Amino acid sequence: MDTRRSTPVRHNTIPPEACSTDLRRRLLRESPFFADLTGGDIDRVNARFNDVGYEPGRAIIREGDPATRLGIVAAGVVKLFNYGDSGNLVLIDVLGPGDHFGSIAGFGPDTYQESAQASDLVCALQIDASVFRTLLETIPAIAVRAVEVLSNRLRLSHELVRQLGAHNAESRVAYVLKRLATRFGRSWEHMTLIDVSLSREEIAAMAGIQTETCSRILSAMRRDGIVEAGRGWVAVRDPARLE
Amino acid sequence: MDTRRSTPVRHNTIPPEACSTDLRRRLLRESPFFADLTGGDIDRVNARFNDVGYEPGRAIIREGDPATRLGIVAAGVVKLFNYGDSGNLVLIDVLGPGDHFGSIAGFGPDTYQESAQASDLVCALQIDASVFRTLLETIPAIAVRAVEVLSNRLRLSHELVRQLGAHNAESRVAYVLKRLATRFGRSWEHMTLIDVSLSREEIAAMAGIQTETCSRILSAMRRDGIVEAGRGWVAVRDPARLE
DNA sequence: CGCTGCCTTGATCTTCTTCAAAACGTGTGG
DNA sequence: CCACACGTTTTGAAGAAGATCAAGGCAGCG
Repeated sequence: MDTRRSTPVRHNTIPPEACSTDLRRRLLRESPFFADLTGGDIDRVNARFNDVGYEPGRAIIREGDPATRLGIVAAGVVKLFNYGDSGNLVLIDVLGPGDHFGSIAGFGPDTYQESAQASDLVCALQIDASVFRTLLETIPAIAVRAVEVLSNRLRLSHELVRQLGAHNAESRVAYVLKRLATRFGRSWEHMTLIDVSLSREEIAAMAGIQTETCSRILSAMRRDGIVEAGRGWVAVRDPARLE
Repeated sequence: MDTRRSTPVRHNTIPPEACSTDLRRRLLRESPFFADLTGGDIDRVNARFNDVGYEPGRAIIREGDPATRLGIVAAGVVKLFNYGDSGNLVLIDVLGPGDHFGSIAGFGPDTYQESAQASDLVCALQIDASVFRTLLETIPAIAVRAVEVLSNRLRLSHELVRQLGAHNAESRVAYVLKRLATRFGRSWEHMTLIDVSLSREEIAAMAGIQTETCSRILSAMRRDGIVEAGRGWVAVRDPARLE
């Protein structure tokens, strides 16, 4: 019964071929930041962005680099992370299409506080932070949307803080899985497959625990029929029992 | 040498008598949200706010209540908290003048995710979330400022996540103290007194640890001359050695 | 002056980390 | 296509860190 899947079933999202041409326009219009804009404004904004493709594993921004750009994920998955005092990985967040990273508007510290790495093949739209700030100031609709995006992100972050405070490795892993399933879930064989390649180490780094502990917990959940998991992937079988 | 102060030296901030009249105008102008506004706009904004005073211990918003208002701390200290699965306290943040709480703009979930309680005598300016949203949309400068405020808060929240992930009770307490000292520090007897009344339980709840563990750690820090502490208060003597 | 609640300290126990080794998947090159 | 080698995952056992239980001390207050 415990047929551990031998192959991580998960489509390595491949943006057809980067995100060039006017596909960008559509992406921008769908991005939370610019959803309210009229056609003309979209064009104005579009002109200010450039798109960059990254192969899996490539660093997009690096902790400590001067914080000069704002990026928006157009396609693929980006991991936001850094390293704790003792060199241990901390995975702060996993980003999908529409999510932003980097410096919002030239506010705050002048260097990035975290690194961003492409997990998939990623296409990211990027803009100079000061240029974005000018856009904010000249097109009010963008600023209003930015407020919405940020307050949502802040709420999620508070939720994460709350959960990390409720110490207990198992419930933290459960929370991480629930969150990932909501954000990146794809229906697959009567389960919700988390459609992102995540190692045990990375899941552990999101829950603030150790790799081995994470592995043990996932094994137990698999035994109990709550999840299905293999090398680099997890699927949620019984969301209700994730507490 | 270990003369543990018998009286928590800390001035219980008392707003002269609430925050009425046009003192409000000044407060609004100093608040991060409205710093850029012209006189006329300040008046427009001012008219939409009302001020409410709270005695120490009073609940300002309660987790689960319909999220209809945005509040800004004008004077005093507000604690943002809720309770984990097992009924344990989680102190998400401590707010001072200029900080906001509640619903930013009618976005997000329709109930508050956390409770807010007055620690001091508090004066809070409050506005209906939908009214605030209208202000955002009609006065672009507010939206731009809101973006700045939110991105700062988000950055701080990410920093907290990072710190909670870097597991080790002592360094987490150190981080909490450093953060509080920066935000609420007042120079006192060659030390930095954290000018907020915080019990051991509350400090523990910010670091995600247990009350007793927190007490032990603070005792050790006191032994090492890093901090001075008493009932309900902590002062940092040697910030450098807080790692 | 004694009550109440916060803080401290000790002892024990649970949980998670750490160290170690084996099993398994995956991609590689023959 | 198969076998090998590498990195990930799993599992075990020992150890440490922190939680929990319990009791005593101290401050503030009626």
